[in-house]
Amino acid sequence: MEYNFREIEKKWQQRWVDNKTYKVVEDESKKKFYVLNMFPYPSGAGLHVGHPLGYIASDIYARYKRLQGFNVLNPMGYDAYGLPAEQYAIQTGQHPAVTTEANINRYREQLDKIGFCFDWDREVRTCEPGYYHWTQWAFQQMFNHFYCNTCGKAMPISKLEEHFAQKGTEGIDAACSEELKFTAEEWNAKSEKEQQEILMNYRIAYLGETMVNWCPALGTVLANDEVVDGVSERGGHPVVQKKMRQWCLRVSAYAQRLLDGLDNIDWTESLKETQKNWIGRSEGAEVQFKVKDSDMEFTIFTTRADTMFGVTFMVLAPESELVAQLTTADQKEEVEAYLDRTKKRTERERIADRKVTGVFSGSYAINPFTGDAVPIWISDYVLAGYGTGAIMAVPAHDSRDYAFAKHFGLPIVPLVEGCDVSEESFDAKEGIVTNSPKAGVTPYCDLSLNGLTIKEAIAATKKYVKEHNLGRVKVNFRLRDAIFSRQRYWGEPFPVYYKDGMPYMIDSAKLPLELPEVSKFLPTETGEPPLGNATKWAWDVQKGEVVDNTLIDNVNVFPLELNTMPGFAGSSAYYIRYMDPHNTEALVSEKADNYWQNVDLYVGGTEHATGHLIYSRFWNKFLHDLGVSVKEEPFQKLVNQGMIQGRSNFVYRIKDTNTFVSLGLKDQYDVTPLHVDVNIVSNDILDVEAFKAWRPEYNNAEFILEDGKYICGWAVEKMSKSMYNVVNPDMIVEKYGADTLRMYEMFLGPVEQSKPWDTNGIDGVHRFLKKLWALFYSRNDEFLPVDGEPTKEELKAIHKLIKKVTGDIETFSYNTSISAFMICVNELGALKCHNKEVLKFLTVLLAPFAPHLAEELWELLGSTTTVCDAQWPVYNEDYLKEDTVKYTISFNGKARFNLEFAADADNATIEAAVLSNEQAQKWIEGKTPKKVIIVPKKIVNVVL
RNA sequence: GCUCGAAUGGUGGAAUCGGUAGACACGAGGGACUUAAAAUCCCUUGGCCAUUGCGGCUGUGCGGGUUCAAGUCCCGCUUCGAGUACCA
Repeated sequence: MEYNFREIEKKWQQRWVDNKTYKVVEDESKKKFYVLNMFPYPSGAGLHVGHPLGYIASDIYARYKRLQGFNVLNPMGYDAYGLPAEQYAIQTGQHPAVTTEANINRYREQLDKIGFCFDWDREVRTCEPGYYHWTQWAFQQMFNHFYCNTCGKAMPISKLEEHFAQKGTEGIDAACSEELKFTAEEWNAKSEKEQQEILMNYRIAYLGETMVNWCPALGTVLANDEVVDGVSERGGHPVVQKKMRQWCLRVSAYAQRLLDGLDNIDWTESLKETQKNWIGRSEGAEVQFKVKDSDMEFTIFTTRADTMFGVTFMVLAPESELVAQLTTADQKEEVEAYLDRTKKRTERERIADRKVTGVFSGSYAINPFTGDAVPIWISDYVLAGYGTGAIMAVPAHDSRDYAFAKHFGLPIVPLVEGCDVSEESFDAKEGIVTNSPKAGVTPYCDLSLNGLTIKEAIAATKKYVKEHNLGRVKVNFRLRDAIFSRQRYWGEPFPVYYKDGMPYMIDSAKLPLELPEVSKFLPTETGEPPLGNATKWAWDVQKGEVVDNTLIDNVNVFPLELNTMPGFAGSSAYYIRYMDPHNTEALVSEKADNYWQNVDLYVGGTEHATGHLIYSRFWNKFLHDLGVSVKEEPFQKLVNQGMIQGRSNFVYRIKDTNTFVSLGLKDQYDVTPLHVDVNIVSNDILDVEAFKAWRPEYNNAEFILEDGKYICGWAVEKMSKSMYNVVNPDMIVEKYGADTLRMYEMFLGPVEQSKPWDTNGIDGVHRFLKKLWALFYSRNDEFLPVDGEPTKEELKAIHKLIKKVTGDIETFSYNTSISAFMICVNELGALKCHNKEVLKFLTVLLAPFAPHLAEELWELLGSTTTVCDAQWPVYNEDYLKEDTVKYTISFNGKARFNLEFAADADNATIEAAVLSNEQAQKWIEGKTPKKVIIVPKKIVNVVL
């Protein structure tokens, strides 16, 4: 009987659905294991072969864990909000919900064909009210909490209000946008609106006036990680900086915890490194500078406190509030012209031509260490959003300051012994400090750093700054707060209404606040976001429901927020929702959360390193502070599957003809390479007839062949329609079956590695499954498995496999597991092994990789249960023991010949045998060996 | 620029603690079966030399080093990939 994968796969997929084989419930008697894939955005293009790579890898692990007796949660869902559906809606008028639904159905159909063990009863979709209820809820909680640095966690905002009413800001150490100081009396005297504005400064979800990445083409703001090279990640549209009032999440409050948490999770070092860089902790000092002839002063941040004596000018960011205050009348015109110019430059232009630009403000600052007056400049190389938006420039030891100083002819004072700053700055933090004044020379400062190393000098200066009240030691983070508003339609609506210009949360009992219908998906004529087109989008506080806009009276009925939440809102806590997806009372029940805890294995791409994986960790930490999530870190182990790149094929057309020449001969002609659809190429050999049929203009194409074949060229490129290199998994499943697809994707190479897709080796994997099938059925339909005791060789072959596969799955080395399978099946074939006991072991081992075939074989072996509920075999070392061991005999490290010894032979016996060996004499040549090194079971090296 | 990672046959890739390369698969070549094809099976397959012997030399991007022994460790480069980009 032939291996009929079509029938087998259809049969078992149906049975799994009918029997709800993969449904999972909390079971205290079993240990849990939570496997998770990054849920997909269901795009219109459907799945290509790259998508399932990670799903297959995690599916294998999930099935393996289940066979080991774990209660495995392996859910799947859809990140359903997103720009493409909305842009499609703008173009066609088709409601995004409709396209999204259609795309989801297509995805599901494709996924079902591959045979995953997902518990579809737990499916979530971020765009469903039952789901975004809890996204909105979490947002409200963030609004109602502030981050208390003293207790190191989020606390209810009401605690802060109480504190303000009693003691003002005294004793408060909280994460905030701006440091405030007031007394209890001052607080109590403020109006409600004023108090609300102050509280906004502390809330974790807050409305803030910030510089944002505004993308005019998309009509919305974008988060930092959504901007790549100064253009939008989606669509590649230009992005400009703009100040806007936006919802923000105070992610920065969690910066230290986000950094510390990395030590306790099992992620790759490179991913941790990426997050560390993104969080960007830097230790330094804030130092106050007085302005000459003024009582103003301002603060700068520096990590190089040791360079205080090399400050020759100061620089402000163009957006800094200090610019207006410090610009003198004389310079006003010039400064304004400069500000105007920089404002017009997009992010992209700034990156493209990094020219040194700047303007003198007219003011001078007094160096608190020397009393010297140094000019204050304005330049866009200083960023408003980092530190204080102002720096002290030390051109000798900072390359950016150096470039600026050279360009504007400002002085450069070196401070490190022996450094040469005539051509470039000396940025290294190594060396001995010089050039600082001798103690007591200036009336300002009795600090001398001469002779100290830079590290010592930094410490000494910081100490001095602190003791003399010139500033303070400060830790800065690069991580910014996340901008949480989007001017889009297709996203979660904010559960927020506005009263007297201040936002208020709608009653949480009334959630979810459902996304309203709109007449069109574009911004309104007045430039409001698309929700401005909704006619029923007002909140009646009395009734607790959405009412018509016409009823707005700002007494009981108020306008609702017109922004929606960004893409990462819905994906930040979905892993928690899977634990208890149908709960209408809470995000997750305490019981479910306590049982499932957090994700044990998370599989997904690296592209989310600085987006989703930061936001999720932040979100989870916040929920942890609230007592909702028991674990501080959401994803214990993370595996990054590599990207599957496209492997494009080329044909070579001789210029100005319709003749195509094969790869090997193309150099003899003047040719143009053209992309050809990879689906009509097999092992780089072009299907000539299919090519002719592919395009009308090729109908009468002619070919110059080599060895009767047309060989195509190839290149690795991104998998995309325009390169004609998209391979659809359905086609592979149709031709070879899901089990072959699964095994082949894993056989291609390590899961973490990016690799081009090519089907060149798929026949080998398919052949393996056929050989395996041949252990069960002969060619003339005889059923081969027999009862009885396995032989020693059979046991050895299968136990070798058990050992190898068990070890490999744990380390995700699926490709070598599959090699081991091939070896084992070859061995069993050679042994003519049809022993049922051996075949049962083989079937269970196969179950994670090729579940359909394994089920079929399991049934053939007479089992009535599903193979999913079998037990993972344990290998027995006794069967693997060898009687004799082959040693490689080397002389001075060069391998010469092999000798066999009894497995338990001792070193002295081996040494004596080697030295008296006839062949060995030839290499020893009468010399006396200095020593003999014996590596157990491997090598004997004789050193002469 | 900085940070991290990688480089092994014609191809994808193996090689756990340093243990004497190239597992497994593809492709290629040869052969068996067959009227023929498909399917299946067997042999060869890093390079060079020798092949009626055994075999020898060389070989993991390049140049050094440590070691009895280096794809693996150390130093210095080259190339490619990923992340990040004026973060003071």
